[in-house]
Amino acid sequence: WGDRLFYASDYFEKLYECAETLIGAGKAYVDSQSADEIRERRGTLKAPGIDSPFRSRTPAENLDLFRRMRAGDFPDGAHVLRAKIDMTSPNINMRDPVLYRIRRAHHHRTGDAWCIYPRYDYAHPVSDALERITHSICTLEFEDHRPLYDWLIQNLPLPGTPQQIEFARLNLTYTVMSKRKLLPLVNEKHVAGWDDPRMPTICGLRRRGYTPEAVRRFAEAVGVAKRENVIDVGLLEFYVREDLNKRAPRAMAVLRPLKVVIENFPADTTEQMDVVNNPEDASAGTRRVPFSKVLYIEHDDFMEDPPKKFFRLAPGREVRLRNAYFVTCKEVVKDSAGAITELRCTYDPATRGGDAPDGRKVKATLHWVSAAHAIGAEVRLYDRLFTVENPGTGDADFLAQMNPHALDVVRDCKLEPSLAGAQAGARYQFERLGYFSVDPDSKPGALVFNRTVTLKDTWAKVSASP
RNA sequence: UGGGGCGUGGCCAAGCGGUAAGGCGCGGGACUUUGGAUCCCGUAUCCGAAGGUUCGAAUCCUUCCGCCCCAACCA
Repeated sequence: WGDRLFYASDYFEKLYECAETLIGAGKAYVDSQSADEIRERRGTLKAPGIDSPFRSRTPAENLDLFRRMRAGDFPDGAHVLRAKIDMTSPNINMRDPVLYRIRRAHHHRTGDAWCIYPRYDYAHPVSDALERITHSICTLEFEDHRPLYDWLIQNLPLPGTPQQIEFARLNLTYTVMSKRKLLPLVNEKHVAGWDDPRMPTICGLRRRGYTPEAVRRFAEAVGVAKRENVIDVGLLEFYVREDLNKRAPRAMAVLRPLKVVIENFPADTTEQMDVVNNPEDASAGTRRVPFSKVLYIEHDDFMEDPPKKFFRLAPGREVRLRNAYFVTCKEVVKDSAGAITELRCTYDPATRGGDAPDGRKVKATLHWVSAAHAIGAEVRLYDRLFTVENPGTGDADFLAQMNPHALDVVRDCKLEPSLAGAQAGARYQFERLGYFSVDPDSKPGALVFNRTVTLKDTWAKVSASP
């Protein structure tokens, strides 16, 4: 906070001094047992621990040993500094917890200045006190550590008396939030970095276009409590949409182009249509969009034989081209294979801007792009990475953990690796990288599935041919 | 089964002795130049369960049930 970053390593010297203070007061001692021996004598969840044979060393002896630990007189693991509390405590964290260990590791900020390093449980309360923190917020799994936190605060001459307060961490459905688990993705180059748009990190969200305001609103809505929770990722998406809807400028785009020729529109003319940039925000202004005889509309916006609830373009039907004119489909042109290649339509000049003077209505409004003015672009669609852990033993359990939402979002997507051979406990990564093109001259994309991939389709397919 | 926590609608979450806020989701309707958005209306006779105290309990007491965390020289 403030104007700088804070590091526990800023307090290494102070932390060391406090350790000597504890030793002097007979509240810490150097233990020379091996890690295995320490573990064995710590006892179990139900059985109390046993005192270390080195527990009764004198303060003078401990001080000498500890100073030599710092001086580098001993190899890694030879000794450890422990708080002298109570080996029979029902709280295992109070059974003489280790405070310092010898470890010749290069530190990213202090280099090789130290060969002994404090443990989290020791550095935490002391650092908080030194920074005059009043309330130290952490997650639920540290509740058991609070007695140790308080013990250190009480037994050390520190400038503050911070208080640790725990609350539940934020979990999102179908999303791995643990940085420890995300780390391999970065290290093994499965993603470009922590800020890869597919990462559930703040910097990753930022690259996906999530705004700070949206994330904050989401956090406020979620609240702070001690109850374990799994927030529906849909809630996050709601706040992102809510925010973006107010500020995002609109644009028309066509992913899978279908050529439309306006028969009664002059071939040598281009009209400039005035278009509002954001209907939710008048201050966003307007822009000019070229309209001409040959256009492209979304392939899915036309159906030769439309079902009952399909209101978009169909033979003989009139529809509105957004911000332009009403058009009516007069003819469907197909290639030798029977695939629709072009639509011949007529427009009503009186409906310029999108309203009919005679008051007639249309049931649909379509996006469109002037073929001669279309800008080619490659759109890379990302979706969050997610893994399935402990799928359980049955299909239902496995499916329940999947993100049907995520799979529904992207159509015509490449899904890999396949679910074949999915096993309990294993982790699977689904990459949905669809490459779509709005360039009329290129193919509509390198797509594996030319249809909506649904969860059930996928699973059924895998089950049928593992 | 030692210790520490938590149990309010599908997901979150207020409430902490006076008779169940709110958001997401979902259902229905209105409106609409994105089948978007927006706007209305609806969605827990009940607060893990069972007893008890009380005029009155989700809120207090008792017992029980369920879930999470802890035995790194990790954080």
